Amino acid sequence: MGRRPTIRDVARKANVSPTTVSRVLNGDDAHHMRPETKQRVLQALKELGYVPNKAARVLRRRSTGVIALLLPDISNPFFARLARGAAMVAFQHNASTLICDSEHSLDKETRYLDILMEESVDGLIFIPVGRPNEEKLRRLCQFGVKVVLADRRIDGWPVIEADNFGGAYKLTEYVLSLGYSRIAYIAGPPTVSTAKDRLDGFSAAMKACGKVPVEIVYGDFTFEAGYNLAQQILHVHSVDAILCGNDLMAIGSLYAAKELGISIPNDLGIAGFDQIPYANLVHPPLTTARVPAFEIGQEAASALFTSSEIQGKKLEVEIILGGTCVPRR
Amino acid sequence: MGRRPTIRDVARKANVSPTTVSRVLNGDDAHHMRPETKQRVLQALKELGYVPNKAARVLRRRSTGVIALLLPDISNPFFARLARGAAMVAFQHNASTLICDSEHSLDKETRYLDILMEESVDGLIFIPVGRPNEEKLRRLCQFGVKVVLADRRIDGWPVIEADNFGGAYKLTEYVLSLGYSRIAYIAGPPTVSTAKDRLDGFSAAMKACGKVPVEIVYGDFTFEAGYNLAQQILHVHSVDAILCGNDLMAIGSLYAAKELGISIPNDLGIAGFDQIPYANLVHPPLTTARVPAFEIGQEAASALFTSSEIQGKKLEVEIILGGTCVPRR
DNA sequence: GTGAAAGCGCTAACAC
DNA sequence: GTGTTAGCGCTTTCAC
Repeated sequence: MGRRPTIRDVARKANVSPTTVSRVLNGDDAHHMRPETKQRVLQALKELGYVPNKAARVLRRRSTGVIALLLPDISNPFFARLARGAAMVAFQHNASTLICDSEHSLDKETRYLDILMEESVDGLIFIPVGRPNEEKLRRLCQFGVKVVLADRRIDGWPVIEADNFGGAYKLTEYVLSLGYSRIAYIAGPPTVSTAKDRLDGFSAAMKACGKVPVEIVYGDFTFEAGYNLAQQILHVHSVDAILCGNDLMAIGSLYAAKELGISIPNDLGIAGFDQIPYANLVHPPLTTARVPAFEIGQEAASALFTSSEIQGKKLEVEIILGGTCVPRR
Repeated sequence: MGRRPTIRDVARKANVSPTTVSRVLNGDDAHHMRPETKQRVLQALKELGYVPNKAARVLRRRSTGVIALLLPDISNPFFARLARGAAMVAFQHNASTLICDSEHSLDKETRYLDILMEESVDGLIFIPVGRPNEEKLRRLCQFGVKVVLADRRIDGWPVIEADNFGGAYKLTEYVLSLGYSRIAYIAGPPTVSTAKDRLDGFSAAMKACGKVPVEIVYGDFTFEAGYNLAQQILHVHSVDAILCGNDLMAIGSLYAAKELGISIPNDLGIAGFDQIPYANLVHPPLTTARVPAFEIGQEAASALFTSSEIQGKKLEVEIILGGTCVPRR
């Protein structure tokens, strides 16, 4: 079992100093060196089958060329799209993307923050599960890891997010303009900024039209929550529309309504939020709002690679006119 | 932006030497040190919020605690199960598993071999796409990376695989025992040992019974290949059974036969290989052979963590009696 | 029981 | 244009 050739072995073979080899390796053209020297080095490199040692390089350079993306669930298509946007931009900057799936667990998330510190990642795009361990996050920052939140806001941290308030406001206005008026809202978890902003946008639009919601309930963004909560609402109240904090809950509501023999969109309007791929596979296609996941990922990664202070950003949300809300009568 | 605390900072704070801190960090109990000293170090560690620097540690220890699994397609459930088996064993040995997806591309595979060299992984479980770059593989070995192949054999390398020959032999025997006799075989790519072994097992069993295959054709392990090749066979020959190199092609054959109005299993017997999850969702459930993917992954990883020379292994294949082959008349 | 010192392989400041 | 030197943060002899 041989020893792996180092930069010094190459240097010896090519009759140059390790520095020169390093310069060839890194395309350090500032010192334009004699072409012949370069040739000798390249030759030695090839003959020895030299491969750089990452650990040594990282230790010395104090930069890994790796950014991390810490998120709650990579199997969620929304986060997966966000990840692809981030990875694309990272790649353009010759960086790798390390995807860490906290699996909706605050505990795993916190452990990952430590691991990322050990790994000395250069930057972090963070989609927190709930209220994160801000101390660890602050330490990361303090030691030179650039941090930007994505999709979900935490006070005091820069975030790239969608304009959830504005989107929900517009969507609510649209639904009201169709003639629906006795409206219930199924919101997401109040601890998640995304859910809160959408609810606030809804409430503001209702108020602006002089309407009062029939009821506001809270679910956990799952299909089941939407299904159960819609059932309850439909049993107790007489509503003509249910707006939901996301598509999964909207689809749950759709199924609940259908089971009760309620005709969509004539007897009941339904709207979601997110435009997940499944949204236009249900019947009728869901009225919803497109949240630009890919673009959020891109913007977040770009932020990590700018030298200036990171500042947050709100990306526009586009209303998608589906079939679950139509002009009344 | 502060400097990240090092082991020396901790040492200073605790009034000990870096060595002592390192010993605490690594639970180096051989030097049973004064409990009070240990306490002081632990205290300093906590107060400074020390986190070890991976790059420095790796450089010094010359071991990363990472094993790689280089495979053609992680979205293939067979490889995914194999990966979980490998990761489980790695975890038990305090190692991480780096999954590299060559996406059936020899080029990507070769580039990964370089990357794994740079990363200085401790071991490699390798499922080659076709005929791999053996030179790079040999270099990896030469520089201390343990290498074991899994599922697919390459001459001269240790491999953990299923007994594909034996499995195919038994399966063929079984089909013959049911009374089928005019049999065609749709084999996998001849370059892949798995496909070759299954074909050889089939041929040997046929010969032992004094039968000659009606036809042998080659596909690429996809549903479409099975579908198209079965169509051709059924148009040209009068066969009473089609055996396939894997389940996907068997399911393709099943669809082709159904389309031609052929009744399965009465007019035509069909058998696959692999027992993919989909195999008993088709109707009738597929007669096939279970290949122990998870166990292959476990065995391969275990091999990397034994100090002795790695030796190959053949794991038994179990015949699954489905409904696509039944006793004739 | 604890510490001093060397060195893993690389790059960057500086010298010539 | 090229080389010398120092040092990144850690572990591991070896000495006491």
